[in-house]
Amino acid sequence: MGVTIKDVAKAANVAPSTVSRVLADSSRISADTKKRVRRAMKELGYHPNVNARSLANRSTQAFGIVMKSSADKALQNPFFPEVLRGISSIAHQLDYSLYISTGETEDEVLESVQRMVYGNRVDGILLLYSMVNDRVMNFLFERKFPFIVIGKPCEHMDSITHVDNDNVTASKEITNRLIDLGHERIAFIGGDEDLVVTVDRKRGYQLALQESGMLLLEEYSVHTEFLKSGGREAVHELFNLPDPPTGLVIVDDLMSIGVVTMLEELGKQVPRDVSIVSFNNIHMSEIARPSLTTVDIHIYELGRQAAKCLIEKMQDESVPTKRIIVPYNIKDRQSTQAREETLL
Amino acid sequence: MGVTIKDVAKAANVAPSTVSRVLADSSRISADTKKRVRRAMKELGYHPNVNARSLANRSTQAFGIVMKSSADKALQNPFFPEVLRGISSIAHQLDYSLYISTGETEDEVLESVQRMVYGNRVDGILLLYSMVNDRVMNFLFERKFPFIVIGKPCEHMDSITHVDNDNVTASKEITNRLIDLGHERIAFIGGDEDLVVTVDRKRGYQLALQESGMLLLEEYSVHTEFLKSGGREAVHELFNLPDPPTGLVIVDDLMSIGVVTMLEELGKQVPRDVSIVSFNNIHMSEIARPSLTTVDIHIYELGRQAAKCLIEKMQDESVPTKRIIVPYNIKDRQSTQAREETLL
DNA sequence: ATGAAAGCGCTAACAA
DNA sequence: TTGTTAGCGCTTTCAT
Repeated sequence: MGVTIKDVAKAANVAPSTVSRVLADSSRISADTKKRVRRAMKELGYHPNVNARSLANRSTQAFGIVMKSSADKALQNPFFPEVLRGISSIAHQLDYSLYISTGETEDEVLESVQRMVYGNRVDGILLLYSMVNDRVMNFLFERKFPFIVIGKPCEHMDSITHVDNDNVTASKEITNRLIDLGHERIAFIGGDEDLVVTVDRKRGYQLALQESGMLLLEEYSVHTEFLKSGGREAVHELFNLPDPPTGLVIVDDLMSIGVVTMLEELGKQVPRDVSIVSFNNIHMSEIARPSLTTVDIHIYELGRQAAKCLIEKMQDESVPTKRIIVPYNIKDRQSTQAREETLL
Repeated sequence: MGVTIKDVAKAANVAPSTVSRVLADSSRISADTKKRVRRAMKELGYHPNVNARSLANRSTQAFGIVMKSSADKALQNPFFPEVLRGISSIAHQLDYSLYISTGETEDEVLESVQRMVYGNRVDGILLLYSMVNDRVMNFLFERKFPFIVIGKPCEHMDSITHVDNDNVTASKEITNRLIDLGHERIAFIGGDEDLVVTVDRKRGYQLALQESGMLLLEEYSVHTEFLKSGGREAVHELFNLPDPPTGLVIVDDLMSIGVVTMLEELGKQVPRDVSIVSFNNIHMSEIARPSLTTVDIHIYELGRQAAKCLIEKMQDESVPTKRIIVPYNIKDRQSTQAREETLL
């Protein structure tokens, strides 16, 4: 079907190996021959066959992208497309291709990753999440397959290159926004407790409270995948406490938007009755009402950095383990207001 | 590095071709041999090399997924992850892998697609959008490369298999919701006019108005990629008209949420002052305030159907062109109310 | 600076 | 039912 290297060789009156060298832009081919060969390639409409090349090379120019199993609706979160944009900006520039994991359940995702690895489909893998005891990560780690984590690996942190934000500090800082505004009853709403990002953000929240001499109330920490049915009840419970919170630290903008709605059902307004801060600065958080005070974690940049690290690692296994912390910054918007005002 | 078919052959005391046949589960291998070979594969930890297989086979078990250039923020739209879920549910089940296009600009996306095609990386391609004069589509069409469109191709409709909703009818029906509620000044807010989906939905809107004997006002049709800066102005203009609309048909839930916010800036409430209907039924539309009356187009199903068609086509080029219409249904929620109430 | 030839791991005639 | 052999298209020594 296709034009092969041989056809080009014939047309340019050289050996196939020469054509191959021209392809690689080898320095030991005369400029003249290169020109001739290149012209032949153009004329015949030649395009190298990636599979053949991978086979001879044992290197695909591709890497795999693994997201959490799509069963949980986390995927609905714009985090994913945005990080993908970052990744592909680098991938495209360096002529790498992207493979993407499939699978609804954890098992299926693992299978899918194994196919990538064993089948030699990719030279490296990007993990778009980090959770405790993750089988995909363990698998990759044990096989010593090149991979990078976006987020903080909970094990072998020093031997797994990863790209992350300083979530603890960010969370502390944004919690302090609430404290500075005079809030004294501040609750935390997180998602899946197995996700390291949840753990870190909760930690920052706790640190902030402690440093201000505030108590950590057990019942002020709620974990719920709010997109599922349980979320609504959890929020209702929280606000049925004798001393309901006036400030909320929520791990994700999307969750915040949901919570705002739930609060309204309870007759509470944001920020009048409750102030909310959250994370990610998804586009929506600017558009929502009220617009959300949130931590911009620079998702796009997380993707770019991770892709860079991975490519580096794929090209040279011996590159040392890295830990890249992408800076965050806080967007002050309208979901927060001083507690004093509330009391007036 | 890896265990090859030869190693397995040696271990099982058969010829490599036998192993290959076992891999394909050929019917002309004795159950006994199969068992022996399979055991050897297990013991040695054998996994086939996909590249070698593709090369010998001229068939990768993969297909490419092309989205609009990520430059426009359309990607932030949950449509993408959701359709991807649908696609991968089928892909995984049938052991197909997914390749994903990269590129910020239209040029880059085309390049990326050409790499997929020419490089033999994929056996078929799924186009996740449809726009007029799309170079990617033209390229695929001219090369007679197997591909499926999600949406309605604007050219060669009868020779390109596609999966779509009946957007015209859906739009007509949802516009009628507004008309039935007594609204008489109904405007349309669409996105990129090059997208066929925008065109269809606008058409349905127009039909509904006409059939009710209402006038089509030029100034009642706004096209704006609201995520960009111009959106706000466009909406403001619309409501600064001498006779501002009381009903809005908006092509996308995400846009609706933005518009709700903008209206609020103008001192208008939804649905009290303005009723809104839109499309897609993204998860957010249930959570937003007000929750959105919208057309559920079954994004997940669009993905599944498209993936099925593509695989069918990849396996048998001669399968006839198809046109699959995924049914929609309308979710009545709180962004609409009767015009009469407004007048009280 | 270029060519010849072996081989990457697998499949698919063709034989047996 | 199984083995032999010749590629798939490219890269890469090793010669020249």
